[in-house]
Amino acid sequence: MASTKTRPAKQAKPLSRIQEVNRKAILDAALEVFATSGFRGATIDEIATRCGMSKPNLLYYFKSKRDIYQQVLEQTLEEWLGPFAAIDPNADPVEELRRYITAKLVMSEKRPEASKLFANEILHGAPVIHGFLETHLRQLVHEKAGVIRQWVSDGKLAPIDPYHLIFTIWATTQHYADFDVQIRAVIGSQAGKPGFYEQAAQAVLSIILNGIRPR
Amino acid sequence: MASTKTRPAKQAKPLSRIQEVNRKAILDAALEVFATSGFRGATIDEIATRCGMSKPNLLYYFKSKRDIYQQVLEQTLEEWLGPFAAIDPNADPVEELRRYITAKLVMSEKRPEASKLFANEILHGAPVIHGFLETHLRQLVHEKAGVIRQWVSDGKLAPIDPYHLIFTIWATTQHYADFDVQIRAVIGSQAGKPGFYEQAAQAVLSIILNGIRPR
DNA sequence: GCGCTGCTTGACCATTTGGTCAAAATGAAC
DNA sequence: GTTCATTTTGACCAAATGGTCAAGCAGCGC
Repeated sequence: MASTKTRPAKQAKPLSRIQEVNRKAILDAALEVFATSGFRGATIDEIATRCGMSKPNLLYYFKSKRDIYQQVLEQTLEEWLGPFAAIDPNADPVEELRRYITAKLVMSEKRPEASKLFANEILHGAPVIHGFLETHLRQLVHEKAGVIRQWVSDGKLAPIDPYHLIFTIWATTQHYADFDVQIRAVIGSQAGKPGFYEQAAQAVLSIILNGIRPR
Repeated sequence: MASTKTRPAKQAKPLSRIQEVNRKAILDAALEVFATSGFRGATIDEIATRCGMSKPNLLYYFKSKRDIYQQVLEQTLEEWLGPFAAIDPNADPVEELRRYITAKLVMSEKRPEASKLFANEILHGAPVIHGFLETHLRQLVHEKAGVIRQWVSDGKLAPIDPYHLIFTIWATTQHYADFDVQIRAVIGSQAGKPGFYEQAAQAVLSIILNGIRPR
Protein backbone atom coordinates (compact mmCIF):
# COMPACT_ATOMS: atom_id res chain seq x y z
CA MET A 1 0.00 0.00 0.00
CA ALA A 2 0.94 3.64 -0.41
CA SER A 3 4.42 4.70 -1.30
CA THR A 4 6.24 4.74 2.01
CA LYS A 5 4.02 5.18 4.99
CA THR A 6 1.64 8.05 5.46
CA ARG A 7 3.03 10.85 3.35
CA PRO A 8 0.52 13.39 2.08
CA ALA A 9 1.53 12.93 -1.51
CA LYS A 10 4.58 12.94 -3.72
CA GLN A 11 8.12 14.18 -3.03
CA ALA A 12 9.01 13.15 0.52
CA LYS A 13 8.43 16.48 2.23
CA PRO A 14 9.84 16.03 5.73
CA LEU A 15 6.45 16.54 7.39
CA SER A 16 6.73 18.92 10.32
CA ARG A 17 6.24 18.13 13.97
CA ILE A 18 2.79 19.67 14.11
CA GLN A 19 1.76 17.90 10.94
CA GLU A 20 2.76 14.57 12.34
CA VAL A 21 0.75 15.12 15.49
CA ASN A 22 -2.33 16.41 13.73
CA ARG A 23 -2.39 13.80 11.01
CA LYS A 24 -2.22 11.08 13.60
CA ALA A 25 -4.95 12.65 15.70
CA ILE A 26 -7.18 12.88 12.64
CA LEU A 27 -6.60 9.30 11.59
CA ASP A 28 -7.31 8.07 15.11
CA ALA A 29 -10.56 9.97 15.31
CA ALA A 30 -11.48 8.96 11.79
CA LEU A 31 -11.07 5.28 12.58
CA GLU A 32 -13.62 5.50 15.34
CA VAL A 33 -16.09 7.57 13.42
CA PHE A 34 -15.89 5.53 10.24
CA ALA A 35 -16.13 2.30 12.20
CA THR A 36 -19.30 3.28 14.00
CA SER A 37 -21.03 5.22 11.24
CA GLY A 38 -19.67 3.79 8.01
CA PHE A 39 -18.32 5.91 5.19
CA ARG A 40 -21.60 7.53 4.25
CA GLY A 41 -22.73 8.01 7.79
CA ALA A 42 -19.54 9.65 8.95
CA THR A 43 -19.15 13.40 8.64
CA ILE A 44 -15.98 15.41 8.34
CA ASP A 45 -17.34 17.69 11.01
CA GLU A 46 -17.61 14.92 13.54
CA ILE A 47 -14.10 13.72 12.89
CA ALA A 48 -12.82 17.26 13.15
CA THR A 49 -14.70 18.02 16.34
CA ARG A 50 -13.49 14.82 17.89
CA CYS A 51 -9.91 15.95 17.68
CA GLY A 52 -10.67 19.58 18.54
CA MET A 53 -10.19 20.89 15.07
CA SER A 54 -12.22 22.88 12.57
CA LYS A 55 -13.45 21.26 9.37
CA PRO A 56 -11.39 23.44 7.02
CA ASN A 57 -8.36 22.76 9.15
CA LEU A 58 -8.85 19.03 8.80
CA LEU A 59 -9.19 19.48 5.07
CA TYR A 60 -5.87 21.22 5.10
CA TYR A 61 -4.29 17.90 6.04
CA PHE A 62 -6.41 15.59 3.92
CA LYS A 63 -7.82 16.65 0.63
CA SER A 64 -11.17 14.92 0.97
CA LYS A 65 -13.30 12.66 3.12
CA ARG A 66 -12.46 9.82 0.82
CA ASP A 67 -8.78 10.53 1.25
CA ILE A 68 -8.99 10.20 5.03
CA TYR A 69 -11.02 7.05 4.72
CA GLN A 70 -8.56 5.45 2.35
CA GLN A 71 -5.58 6.22 4.52
CA VAL A 72 -7.25 4.94 7.68
CA LEU A 73 -8.10 1.77 5.83
CA GLU A 74 -4.62 1.23 4.46
CA GLN A 75 -2.99 2.01 7.77
CA THR A 76 -5.19 -0.41 9.67
CA LEU A 77 -4.85 -3.12 7.07
CA GLU A 78 -1.21 -3.87 7.79
CA GLU A 79 -1.81 -4.18 11.49
CA TRP A 80 -4.83 -6.32 10.89
CA LEU A 81 -3.14 -8.82 8.63
CA GLY A 82 0.06 -9.00 10.62
CA PRO A 83 -0.74 -12.17 12.57
CA PHE A 84 -1.97 -13.87 9.42
CA ALA A 85 1.19 -13.10 7.50
CA ALA A 86 3.12 -14.43 10.47
CA ILE A 87 1.75 -17.97 10.24
CA ASP A 88 4.81 -20.16 10.29
CA PRO A 89 4.92 -23.20 7.98
CA ASN A 90 7.50 -24.87 10.18
CA ALA A 91 5.67 -24.65 13.47
CA ASP A 92 3.26 -27.25 14.76
CA PRO A 93 0.01 -26.73 12.80
CA VAL A 94 -2.44 -26.98 15.65
CA GLU A 95 -0.32 -24.81 17.89
CA GLU A 96 0.24 -22.29 15.14
CA LEU A 97 -3.46 -22.02 14.39
CA ARG A 98 -4.21 -21.75 18.08
CA ARG A 99 -1.81 -18.85 18.25
CA TYR A 100 -3.37 -17.19 15.24
CA ILE A 101 -6.97 -17.59 16.37
CA THR A 102 -6.09 -16.34 19.81
CA ALA A 103 -4.32 -13.33 18.36
CA LYS A 104 -7.34 -12.47 16.23
CA LEU A 105 -9.70 -12.77 19.17
CA VAL A 106 -7.48 -10.48 21.20
CA MET A 107 -7.55 -7.96 18.38
CA SER A 108 -11.32 -8.21 18.19
CA GLU A 109 -11.50 -7.39 21.85
CA LYS A 110 -8.90 -4.64 21.92
CA ARG A 111 -9.58 -2.96 18.61
CA PRO A 112 -13.08 -3.76 17.45
CA GLU A 113 -13.18 -0.54 15.42
CA ALA A 114 -10.60 -1.90 13.04
CA SER A 115 -12.68 -4.99 12.41
CA LYS A 116 -15.84 -2.98 11.99
CA LEU A 117 -14.15 -0.65 9.57
CA PHE A 118 -13.28 -3.54 7.26
CA ALA A 119 -16.59 -5.26 7.71
CA ASN A 120 -18.36 -2.14 6.62
CA GLU A 121 -16.08 -1.58 3.66
CA ILE A 122 -16.50 -5.11 2.41
CA LEU A 123 -20.20 -5.26 3.11
CA HIS A 124 -20.66 -2.33 0.78
CA GLY A 125 -18.67 -3.89 -2.02
CA ALA A 126 -15.16 -2.88 -1.00
CA PRO A 127 -15.10 0.16 -3.29
CA VAL A 128 -11.81 1.37 -1.89
CA ILE A 129 -9.82 -1.77 -1.10
CA HIS A 130 -11.13 -3.94 -3.88
CA GLY A 131 -7.83 -3.70 -5.70
CA PHE A 132 -5.93 -4.65 -2.60
CA LEU A 133 -8.13 -7.68 -2.01
CA GLU A 134 -7.63 -8.96 -5.52
CA THR A 135 -3.88 -8.58 -5.49
CA HIS A 136 -2.09 -8.49 -2.14
CA LEU A 137 -4.66 -10.27 -0.02
CA ARG A 138 -5.31 -12.83 -2.69
CA GLN A 139 -1.61 -13.56 -2.99
CA LEU A 140 -1.19 -13.77 0.76
CA VAL A 141 -4.12 -16.11 1.20
CA HIS A 142 -2.92 -18.24 -1.66
CA GLU A 143 0.42 -18.59 0.04
CA LYS A 144 -1.03 -19.52 3.41
CA ALA A 145 -3.46 -21.90 1.77
CA GLY A 146 -0.41 -23.66 0.39
CA VAL A 147 1.01 -23.98 3.87
CA ILE A 148 -2.19 -25.49 5.18
CA ARG A 149 -2.44 -27.83 2.22
CA GLN A 150 1.06 -29.03 2.98
CA TRP A 151 0.13 -29.64 6.60
CA VAL A 152 -2.79 -31.73 5.40
CA SER A 153 -0.55 -33.67 3.01
CA ASP A 154 1.81 -34.37 5.85
CA GLY A 155 -1.06 -35.79 7.83
CA LYS A 156 -0.73 -33.07 10.45
CA LEU A 157 -4.26 -31.85 9.87
CA ALA A 158 -7.49 -33.54 8.88
CA PRO A 159 -8.25 -33.17 5.19
CA ILE A 160 -9.88 -29.78 4.88
CA ASP A 161 -10.13 -27.11 2.20
CA PRO A 162 -7.57 -24.47 3.22
CA TYR A 163 -9.58 -21.54 1.92
CA HIS A 164 -12.70 -22.45 3.80
CA LEU A 165 -10.68 -23.03 6.92
CA ILE A 166 -9.25 -19.53 6.64
CA PHE A 167 -12.70 -18.06 6.02
CA THR A 168 -14.07 -19.92 9.01
CA ILE A 169 -11.37 -18.54 11.24
CA TRP A 170 -11.88 -15.01 9.99
CA ALA A 171 -15.63 -15.28 10.32
CA THR A 172 -15.67 -16.55 13.89
CA THR A 173 -13.01 -14.29 15.29
CA GLN A 174 -14.22 -11.11 13.65
CA HIS A 175 -17.79 -11.89 14.58
CA TYR A 176 -16.96 -11.02 18.17
CA ALA A 177 -15.98 -7.52 17.13
CA ASP A 178 -18.46 -6.83 14.35
CA PHE A 179 -21.53 -8.20 16.09
CA ASP A 180 -20.67 -7.26 19.64
CA VAL A 181 -23.93 -5.41 20.02
CA GLN A 182 -25.88 -8.53 19.17
CA ILE A 183 -23.77 -10.69 21.44
CA ARG A 184 -24.19 -8.26 24.28
CA ALA A 185 -27.94 -8.09 23.71
CA VAL A 186 -28.27 -11.86 23.66
CA ILE A 187 -26.11 -12.90 26.57
CA GLY A 188 -26.41 -9.74 28.60
CA SER A 189 -24.00 -8.51 31.19
CA GLN A 190 -21.66 -11.48 30.97
CA ALA A 191 -20.30 -10.17 27.68
CA GLY A 192 -18.60 -7.27 29.42
CA LYS A 193 -17.04 -9.31 32.20
CA PRO A 194 -13.30 -9.86 32.24
CA GLY A 195 -13.25 -13.55 31.51
CA PHE A 196 -15.63 -13.40 28.60
CA TYR A 197 -13.12 -13.30 25.81
CA GLU A 198 -11.10 -16.11 27.34
CA GLN A 199 -14.25 -18.17 27.41
CA ALA A 200 -14.98 -17.30 23.79
CA ALA A 201 -11.44 -18.20 22.82
CA GLN A 202 -11.71 -21.54 24.54
CA ALA A 203 -14.97 -22.38 22.79
CA VAL A 204 -13.84 -21.28 19.35
CA LEU A 205 -10.54 -23.04 19.70
CA SER A 206 -12.27 -26.16 20.92
CA ILE A 207 -14.59 -26.26 17.94
CA ILE A 208 -12.16 -25.38 15.20
CA LEU A 209 -9.09 -27.18 16.46
CA ASN A 210 -10.95 -30.39 17.19
CA GLY A 211 -12.61 -30.01 13.83
CA ILE A 212 -9.30 -30.06 12.02
CA ARG A 213 -7.13 -32.29 14.16
CA PRO A 214 -5.94 -35.30 12.22
CA ARG A 215 -8.10 -38.34 12.78
CA MET B 1 -42.86 -7.86 15.85
CA ALA B 2 -45.45 -5.44 14.53
CA SER B 3 -49.08 -5.84 15.30
CA THR B 4 -50.32 -8.27 12.71
CA LYS B 5 -48.27 -8.37 9.56
CA THR B 6 -47.65 -5.40 7.33
CA ARG B 7 -50.55 -3.08 7.95
CA PRO B 8 -49.84 0.61 7.55
CA ALA B 9 -50.97 1.42 11.04
CA LYS B 10 -53.97 1.06 13.32
CA GLN B 11 -57.49 -0.15 12.56
CA ALA B 12 -57.21 -3.06 10.11
CA LYS B 13 -58.13 -1.17 6.97
CA PRO B 14 -58.63 -3.88 4.31
CA LEU B 15 -55.71 -2.60 2.18
CA SER B 16 -56.72 -2.43 -1.47
CA ARG B 17 -55.40 -4.56 -4.30
CA ILE B 18 -53.16 -1.81 -5.61
CA GLN B 19 -51.87 -1.04 -2.15
CA GLU B 20 -50.90 -4.61 -1.57
CA VAL B 21 -48.99 -4.78 -4.85
CA ASN B 22 -47.22 -1.48 -4.38
CA ARG B 23 -46.26 -2.00 -0.78
CA LYS B 24 -44.72 -5.31 -1.64
CA ALA B 25 -42.83 -3.86 -4.60
CA ILE B 26 -41.47 -1.11 -2.38
CA LEU B 27 -40.35 -3.48 0.33
CA ASP B 28 -38.64 -5.73 -2.20
CA ALA B 29 -36.76 -2.85 -3.76
CA ALA B 30 -35.95 -1.43 -0.36
CA LEU B 31 -34.37 -4.67 0.80
CA GLU B 32 -31.91 -4.58 -2.04
CA VAL B 33 -31.08 -0.94 -1.72
CA PHE B 34 -30.68 -0.98 2.05
CA ALA B 35 -28.61 -4.16 1.87
CA THR B 36 -26.12 -2.75 -0.59
CA SER B 37 -25.99 0.84 0.61
CA GLY B 38 -26.89 0.68 4.28
CA PHE B 39 -29.47 2.92 5.88
CA ARG B 40 -27.57 6.17 5.45
CA GLY B 41 -26.37 5.34 1.99
CA ALA B 42 -29.76 4.41 0.66
CA THR B 43 -31.99 7.09 -0.83
CA ILE B 44 -35.75 7.11 -1.10
CA ASP B 45 -35.32 8.15 -4.71
CA GLU B 46 -33.39 5.03 -5.60
CA ILE B 47 -35.90 2.76 -3.96
CA ALA B 48 -38.71 4.56 -5.73
CA THR B 49 -37.02 4.48 -9.12
CA ARG B 50 -36.27 0.83 -8.73
CA CYS B 51 -39.94 0.01 -8.61
CA GLY B 52 -40.93 2.57 -11.21
CA MET B 53 -42.44 5.00 -8.79
CA SER B 54 -42.01 8.63 -7.87
CA LYS B 55 -40.63 9.62 -4.50
CA PRO B 56 -43.80 11.32 -3.26
CA ASN B 57 -45.77 8.33 -4.36
CA LEU B 58 -43.60 6.04 -2.31
CA LEU B 59 -44.04 8.32 0.67
CA TYR B 60 -47.76 7.94 0.21
CA TYR B 61 -47.34 4.31 1.23
CA PHE B 62 -44.69 4.68 3.90
CA LYS B 63 -44.45 7.72 6.05
CA SER B 64 -40.67 7.95 6.14
CA LYS B 65 -37.41 6.32 5.10
CA ARG B 66 -37.07 4.95 8.58
CA ASP B 67 -40.51 3.46 8.37
CA ILE B 68 -39.63 1.49 5.23
CA TYR B 69 -36.38 0.36 6.76
CA GLN B 70 -38.01 -0.85 9.90
CA GLN B 71 -40.66 -2.83 8.07
CA VAL B 72 -38.15 -4.45 5.73
CA LEU B 73 -36.11 -5.43 8.74
CA GLU B 74 -39.02 -6.88 10.66
CA GLN B 75 -40.34 -8.72 7.65
CA THR B 76 -36.99 -10.31 6.88
CA LEU B 77 -36.29 -11.18 10.48
CA GLU B 78 -38.92 -13.87 10.72
CA GLU B 79 -37.76 -15.58 7.59
CA TRP B 80 -34.17 -15.34 8.71
CA LEU B 81 -34.71 -16.90 12.12
CA GLY B 82 -37.08 -19.58 10.91
CA PRO B 83 -34.54 -22.42 10.65
CA PHE B 84 -33.08 -21.53 14.03
CA ALA B 85 -36.43 -21.62 15.74
CA ALA B 86 -37.02 -24.96 14.06
CA ILE B 87 -34.12 -26.73 15.77
CA ASP B 88 -35.66 -29.86 17.22
CA PRO B 89 -34.56 -31.01 20.67
CA ASN B 90 -35.64 -34.56 19.93
CA ALA B 91 -33.72 -35.06 16.71
CA ASP B 92 -30.18 -36.37 16.52
CA PRO B 93 -27.94 -33.45 17.53
CA VAL B 94 -25.30 -33.79 14.86
CA GLU B 95 -27.89 -34.32 12.14
CA GLU B 96 -30.00 -31.47 13.39
CA LEU B 97 -27.08 -29.08 13.41
CA ARG B 98 -26.05 -30.29 9.99
CA ARG B 99 -29.51 -29.46 8.77
CA TYR B 100 -29.44 -26.03 10.37
CA ILE B 101 -26.00 -25.10 9.09
CA THR B 102 -26.89 -26.27 5.62
CA ALA B 103 -30.11 -24.26 5.67
CA LYS B 104 -28.23 -21.13 6.69
CA LEU B 105 -25.66 -21.59 3.96
CA VAL B 106 -28.41 -22.00 1.41
CA MET B 107 -29.99 -18.80 2.64
CA SER B 108 -26.66 -17.01 2.41
CA GLU B 109 -26.42 -18.09 -1.19
CA LYS B 110 -30.01 -17.42 -2.21
CA ARG B 111 -30.70 -14.29 -0.24
CA PRO B 112 -27.48 -12.57 0.67
CA GLU B 113 -29.27 -9.21 0.85
CA ALA B 114 -31.16 -10.35 3.93
CA SER B 115 -27.92 -11.24 5.67
CA LYS B 116 -26.27 -8.01 4.64
CA LEU B 117 -29.20 -6.00 5.84
CA PHE B 118 -28.83 -7.41 9.36
CA ALA B 119 -25.09 -7.24 9.33
CA ASN B 120 -25.27 -3.57 8.54
CA GLU B 121 -27.90 -2.88 11.13
CA ILE B 122 -25.96 -4.63 13.87
CA LEU B 123 -22.62 -3.25 12.81
CA HIS B 124 -24.00 0.22 13.36
CA GLY B 125 -25.30 -0.54 16.80
CA ALA B 126 -28.69 -2.04 15.92
CA PRO B 127 -30.55 1.25 16.43
CA VAL B 128 -33.79 -0.18 15.12
CA ILE B 129 -33.84 -3.81 16.22
CA HIS B 130 -32.03 -3.41 19.49
CA GLY B 131 -35.21 -4.00 21.40
CA PHE B 132 -35.94 -7.12 19.44
CA LEU B 133 -32.47 -8.49 20.08
CA GLU B 134 -32.75 -7.98 23.80
CA THR B 135 -36.15 -9.58 24.11
CA HIS B 136 -37.25 -12.02 21.43
CA LEU B 137 -33.88 -13.06 20.08
CA ARG B 138 -32.43 -13.30 23.55
CA GLN B 139 -35.27 -15.52 24.66
CA LEU B 140 -35.01 -17.69 21.57
CA VAL B 141 -31.27 -18.14 21.92
CA HIS B 142 -31.64 -18.89 25.58
CA GLU B 143 -34.11 -21.61 24.72
CA LYS B 144 -31.93 -23.19 22.05
CA ALA B 145 -28.88 -22.94 24.28
CA GLY B 146 -30.82 -25.05 26.74
CA VAL B 147 -31.39 -27.66 24.06
CA ILE B 148 -27.71 -27.80 23.24
CA ARG B 149 -26.76 -27.96 26.88
CA GLN B 150 -29.06 -30.90 27.29
CA TRP B 151 -27.46 -32.62 24.31
CA VAL B 152 -24.09 -32.13 25.94
CA SER B 153 -25.36 -33.51 29.25
CA ASP B 154 -26.65 -36.54 27.44
CA GLY B 155 -23.20 -37.11 26.00
CA LYS B 156 -24.48 -36.56 22.49
CA LEU B 157 -22.12 -33.64 21.92
CA ALA B 158 -18.67 -32.80 23.16
CA PRO B 159 -18.71 -30.36 26.08
CA ILE B 160 -19.02 -26.96 24.50
CA ASP B 161 -20.52 -23.61 25.49
CA PRO B 162 -23.89 -23.46 23.71
CA TYR B 163 -23.80 -19.72 23.15
CA HIS B 164 -20.41 -19.73 21.52
CA LEU B 165 -21.43 -22.65 19.36
CA ILE B 166 -24.41 -20.68 18.13
CA PHE B 167 -22.28 -17.62 17.50
CA THR B 168 -19.76 -19.72 15.61
CA ILE B 169 -22.46 -21.12 13.38
CA TRP B 170 -23.95 -17.72 12.71
CA ALA B 171 -20.56 -16.22 12.03
CA THR B 172 -19.39 -18.82 9.56
CA THR B 173 -22.60 -19.18 7.61
CA GLN B 174 -23.37 -15.49 7.33
CA HIS B 175 -19.79 -14.74 6.41
CA TYR B 176 -20.44 -16.25 3.01
CA ALA B 177 -23.17 -13.72 2.35
CA ASP B 178 -21.77 -10.64 4.08
CA PHE B 179 -18.22 -10.96 2.82
CA ASP B 180 -18.92 -12.40 -0.59
CA VAL B 181 -16.99 -9.63 -2.25
CA GLN B 182 -13.88 -10.52 -0.29
CA ILE B 183 -14.31 -14.21 -0.92
CA ARG B 184 -14.75 -13.62 -4.61
CA ALA B 185 -11.71 -11.37 -4.72
CA VAL B 186 -9.57 -13.89 -2.91
CA ILE B 187 -10.50 -17.12 -4.62
CA GLY B 188 -11.52 -15.66 -7.95
CA SER B 189 -13.86 -17.21 -10.47
CA GLN B 190 -14.43 -20.42 -8.52
CA ALA B 191 -16.69 -18.56 -6.12
CA GLY B 192 -19.34 -18.14 -8.78
CA LYS B 193 -19.29 -21.72 -10.00
CA PRO B 194 -22.25 -23.99 -9.25
CA GLY B 195 -20.55 -26.35 -6.84
CA PHE B 196 -18.98 -23.66 -4.71
CA TYR B 197 -21.56 -23.48 -1.99
CA GLU B 198 -21.69 -27.25 -1.68
CA GLN B 199 -17.95 -27.20 -1.19
CA ALA B 200 -18.26 -24.46 1.41
CA ALA B 201 -20.98 -26.40 3.17
CA GLN B 202 -18.85 -29.52 3.25
CA ALA B 203 -15.87 -27.68 4.71
CA VAL B 204 -17.86 -25.77 7.32
CA LEU B 205 -19.77 -28.87 8.34
CA SER B 206 -16.57 -30.84 8.53
CA ILE B 207 -14.93 -28.34 10.84
CA ILE B 208 -17.83 -27.59 13.13
CA LEU B 209 -19.39 -31.01 13.34
CA ASN B 210 -16.11 -32.77 13.97
CA GLY B 211 -15.34 -30.05 16.47
CA ILE B 212 -18.40 -30.86 18.55
CA ARG B 213 -18.87 -34.57 18.03
CA PRO B 214 -18.69 -36.44 21.33
CA ARG B 215 -15.25 -37.83 22.01
C1' DG C 1 11.18 43.67 15.64
C1' DC C 2 10.64 41.93 10.68
C1' DG C 3 9.20 39.00 7.47
C1' DC C 4 8.04 34.76 5.77
C1' DT C 5 6.15 30.30 5.67
C1' DG C 6 2.98 27.30 7.48
C1' DC C 7 -1.32 26.72 10.18
C1' DT C 8 -6.17 27.99 11.24
C1' DT C 9 -10.75 29.63 10.56
C1' DG C 10 -15.33 32.20 9.60
C1' DA C 11 -18.11 32.76 5.93
C1' DC C 12 -19.76 30.92 2.03
C1' DC C 13 -21.33 27.84 -1.90
C1' DA C 14 -23.40 23.83 -4.32
C1' DT C 15 -25.33 19.52 -4.01
C1' DT C 16 -27.88 15.99 -2.05
C1' DT C 17 -31.75 14.44 0.04
C1' DG C 18 -35.76 13.62 3.34
C1' DG C 19 -40.09 15.26 3.35
C1' DT C 20 -44.53 18.36 2.13
C1' DC C 21 -48.43 19.99 -0.59
C1' DA C 22 -51.76 21.29 -3.67
C1' DA C 23 -53.38 19.94 -7.76
C1' DA C 24 -54.02 16.58 -11.35
C1' DA C 25 -55.04 11.87 -12.89
C1' DT C 26 -57.13 7.55 -12.20
C1' DG C 27 -60.32 4.14 -10.84
C1' DA C 28 -64.56 2.38 -8.83
C1' DA C 29 -69.49 2.75 -7.74
C1' DC C 30 -73.79 4.16 -9.29
C1' DG D 1 -71.52 10.09 -17.40
C1' DT D 2 -71.17 11.85 -12.79
C1' DT D 3 -69.19 11.66 -8.38
C1' DC D 4 -66.19 10.65 -4.92
C1' DA D 5 -62.20 8.38 -2.94
C1' DT D 6 -57.83 6.80 -4.02
C1' DT D 7 -53.50 7.29 -6.21
C1' DT D 8 -49.86 9.97 -8.51
C1' DT D 9 -46.82 13.74 -9.34
C1' DG D 10 -44.33 18.31 -10.29
C1' DA D 11 -42.75 21.86 -7.70
C1' DC D 12 -40.97 23.16 -3.70
C1' DC D 13 -38.68 23.59 1.06
C1' DA D 14 -35.24 23.05 4.74
C1' DA D 15 -31.47 20.75 6.67
C1' DA D 16 -27.21 18.46 6.26
C1' DT D 17 -22.89 18.20 4.42
C1' DG D 18 -18.57 18.04 1.31
C1' DG D 19 -15.66 21.31 -0.07
C1' DT D 20 -13.56 26.28 -1.15
C1' DC D 21 -11.32 30.65 -0.18
C1' DA D 22 -9.52 34.74 1.32
C1' DA D 23 -8.03 36.62 5.25
C1' DG D 24 -6.10 36.18 9.86
C1' DC D 25 -2.79 34.06 13.17
C1' DA D 26 1.41 31.76 14.88
C1' DG D 27 5.86 30.09 14.97
C1' DC D 28 10.53 30.74 13.62
C1' DG D 29 14.85 32.27 11.50
C1' DC D 30 17.22 36.57 11.21
